[in-house]
Amino acid sequence: MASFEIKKMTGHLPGARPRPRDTASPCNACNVRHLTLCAALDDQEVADMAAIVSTLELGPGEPLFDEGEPAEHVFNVTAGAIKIYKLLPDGRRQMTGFLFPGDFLGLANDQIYAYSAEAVTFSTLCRFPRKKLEPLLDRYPKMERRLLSMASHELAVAQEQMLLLGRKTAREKVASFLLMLSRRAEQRGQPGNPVSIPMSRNDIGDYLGLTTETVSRTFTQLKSNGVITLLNSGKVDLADGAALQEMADGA
Amino acid sequence: MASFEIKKMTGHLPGARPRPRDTASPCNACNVRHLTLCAALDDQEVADMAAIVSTLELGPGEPLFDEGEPAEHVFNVTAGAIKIYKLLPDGRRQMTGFLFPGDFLGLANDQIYAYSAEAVTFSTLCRFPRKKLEPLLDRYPKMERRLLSMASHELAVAQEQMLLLGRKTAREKVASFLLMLSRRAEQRGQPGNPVSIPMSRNDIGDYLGLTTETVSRTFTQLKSNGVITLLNSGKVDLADGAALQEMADGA
DNA sequence: GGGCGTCTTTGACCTACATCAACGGGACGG
DNA sequence: CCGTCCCGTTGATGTAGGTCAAAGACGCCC
Repeated sequence: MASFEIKKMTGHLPGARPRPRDTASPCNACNVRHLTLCAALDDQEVADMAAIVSTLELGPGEPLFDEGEPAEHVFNVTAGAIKIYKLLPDGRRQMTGFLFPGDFLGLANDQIYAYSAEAVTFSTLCRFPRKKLEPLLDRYPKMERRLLSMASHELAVAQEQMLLLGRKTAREKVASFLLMLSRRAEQRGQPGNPVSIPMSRNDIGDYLGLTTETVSRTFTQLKSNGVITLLNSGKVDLADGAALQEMADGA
Repeated sequence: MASFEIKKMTGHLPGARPRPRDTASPCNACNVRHLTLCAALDDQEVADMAAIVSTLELGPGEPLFDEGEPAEHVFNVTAGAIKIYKLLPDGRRQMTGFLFPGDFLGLANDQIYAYSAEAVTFSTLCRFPRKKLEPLLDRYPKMERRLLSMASHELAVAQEQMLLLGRKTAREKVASFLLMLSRRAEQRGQPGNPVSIPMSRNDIGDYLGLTTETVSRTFTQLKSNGVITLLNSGKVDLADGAALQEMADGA
């Protein structure tokens, strides 16, 4: 069975730094708004959101919140990459998701975060106090509808991940992972190939239900099959996307 | 790797049988309303729901819908047990959930069911045409709020299941499964101990990411440790709940 | 530029669970 | 009452991926 020592973080900063809300509305400059909770809001609604938002920066490895904390805020990622995960008492860890600009986190139906969240790379987020957001949801059903749509999308993604975790082989898992990163990069307007892999092998393993070593071996296996090429600075070229897709689907 | 042949169903009936909506409102007699989407609706709202609902019966093994079908309806389980699952092309199967009275299914943000659903035991459901339900959600934000709350609860459950699938041992998985069934039985007012296990070992395996044989062996192991007792007609006595809980938590 | 800490890769070995196979028992139909 | 069909259980064996160990590789700081 796996043992997952939680290592000391590199670049761990003392705490999250809220930035003063100096500009009239940071939301007007938000370049991922079309992906977020704030998609399709009119000027008045954006202004209401701007009035309760604050922005946040996190360095690599810096925690955003921990499982079990009172869930006082919800967040939108605006830059960087965030990992969310659950732990077992002995330290085994399961990543339940990687979040990128436009993604939303902090939904918690019982006022307690159900998972921990931590920055992978330098990241920025906007933060909404739950207490102040809820009245806005009441006022603007459009936003609540949007939230429901995002939640049900998350649910579909989670079910796909269960299929991966329960029934796919290491090769199929890694292929699925690479394609997922590629697609999501494209969704936010970045190149899908070569794809940038900001997280460590260990993080990937904890996302796929594998060990660091198996992830590494699988990468080298895909590389020697000519399906991918490992580039510098954590980029991977998906040389044979069709083959990857077949692998990922378990065909 | 696992291979999961999909066996011919026993008791497979030709198709779902909609029952005529003869009574003025089946909802008034609904004994699981407090658990469902329809919780906390007033008389007018319940009447509106009753106007668009039809009820449905399914025999064991009978399908409700398949992954990929247009998602024209949403459902509430009112009796029995439903399994939902996803398949890989070669037949490997991952159950993504078991649904009991009060549970909701059919949310699909892109108009296509993301999973298949099939009865485990004889079951009854109420069915709402999505097209007719959506206007009601607009009219009654309370219902939409309820739906969001149910979805975010589902999401938390899904994340817990990812932890199980990715990081727990067979023993831990089976212990978690037994406790889950027990808790859910209690939630709908049934005895949590002994707990009734309506689904086959094979179904359990596909839920936990294990094979039939491993599930069976793990049951007998727990039995010989005195932690559980297998009773007749698919009931299991949780003799040492505390030990089970420790196992499930991975302590 | 050199030392250090971290991450990745690779190798040798091990084990939890899968696979393959056989048997037993309850439900059901004739 | 007896076959047949599932389903569950148990046993023997195989293997994918985990564990343990060590050697590069890549910053990063002084």
